[in-house]
Amino acid sequence: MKLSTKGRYAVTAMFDIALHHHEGPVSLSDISERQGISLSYLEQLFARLRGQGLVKSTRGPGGGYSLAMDSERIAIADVIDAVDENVDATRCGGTTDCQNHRRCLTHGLWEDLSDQIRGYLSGISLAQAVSEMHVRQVSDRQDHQLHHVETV
Amino acid sequence: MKLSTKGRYAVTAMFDIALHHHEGPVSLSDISERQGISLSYLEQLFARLRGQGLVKSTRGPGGGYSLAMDSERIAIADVIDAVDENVDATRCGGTTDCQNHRRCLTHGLWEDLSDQIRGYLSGISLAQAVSEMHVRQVSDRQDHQLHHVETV
DNA sequence: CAAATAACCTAGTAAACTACTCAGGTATTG
DNA sequence: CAATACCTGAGTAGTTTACTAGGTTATTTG
Repeated sequence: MKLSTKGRYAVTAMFDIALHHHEGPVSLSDISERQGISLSYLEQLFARLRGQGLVKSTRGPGGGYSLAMDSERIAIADVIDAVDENVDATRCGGTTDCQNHRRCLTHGLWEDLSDQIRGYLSGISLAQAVSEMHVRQVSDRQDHQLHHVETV
Repeated sequence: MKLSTKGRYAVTAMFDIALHHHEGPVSLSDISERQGISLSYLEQLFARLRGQGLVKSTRGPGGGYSLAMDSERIAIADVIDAVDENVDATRCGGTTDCQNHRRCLTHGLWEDLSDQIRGYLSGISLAQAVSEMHVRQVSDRQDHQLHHVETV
């Protein structure tokens, strides 16, 4: 599991689709405008997201991308894994005979770490993340209103 | 929090020191040979680790690096943070007015995520990781012996 | 004291990755 | 048929990664 900005772009885009899902397919140009990500970069990311079966596409006018399954069934980990090719952080190519004819030092440690983080991100669905954001937005708005009242 | 191979190199090196701590300071050339990491790259990494006060150096023959504090008090997160400059994954420079005059979509989500992972890695000390590895090695050896008996 | 050791420092570099532009396709709708 | 929007590939500036090369400085040992 690799954590970088690239994965964040993908999550942001999937987030955007989840938010506008009810209006039908979401075009990449809409996402590009709303999220400030270049269209071509989005196209690259969505080629992978589609390849992993996370989104499905509809061509032609009014077309765009929609979630391939319910947003409850898409985990943040799936999205990140789809766009970030795994870096082989172990550098052993899957073998256990990687360093001086023995398991390299951090092989197990790093695997455990990766597993743990993937586990955490697998437990969070797009749906959960979206609803969490709504809660945050409401409390932000309330904070803002409160502040407004105080200053008046 | 960024997760990449660079942080893994740093953790591996710190691991090596923790394992050879009792023999006095550990030289970078020893780590280089044992872990298969280039000497100069280690020098770059240790400049940062020293700057963060995680290791202390002794010059001259028989010198090297030793842990600046007890291995129980050094968290994996500290090591990774020392070498991986934070990527500002939010791309907002700390402001909350990052995208179209509102908090960008995944700002909060990504912060939560980062916090959670940092929290996990802060809870694992070098000492814990080392002892975990020892357990793993013993069970590996037992597996190997068992296999040997079976095949004989 | 001299030589060996090892930290410390600076510069450069091939390869990979990031985020992007450009320039075309192809499928679908009105 | 024309507009839309997916799809594909090439190219690219900037950054990061992991490394090589070539020093200097501090310390120990013969």
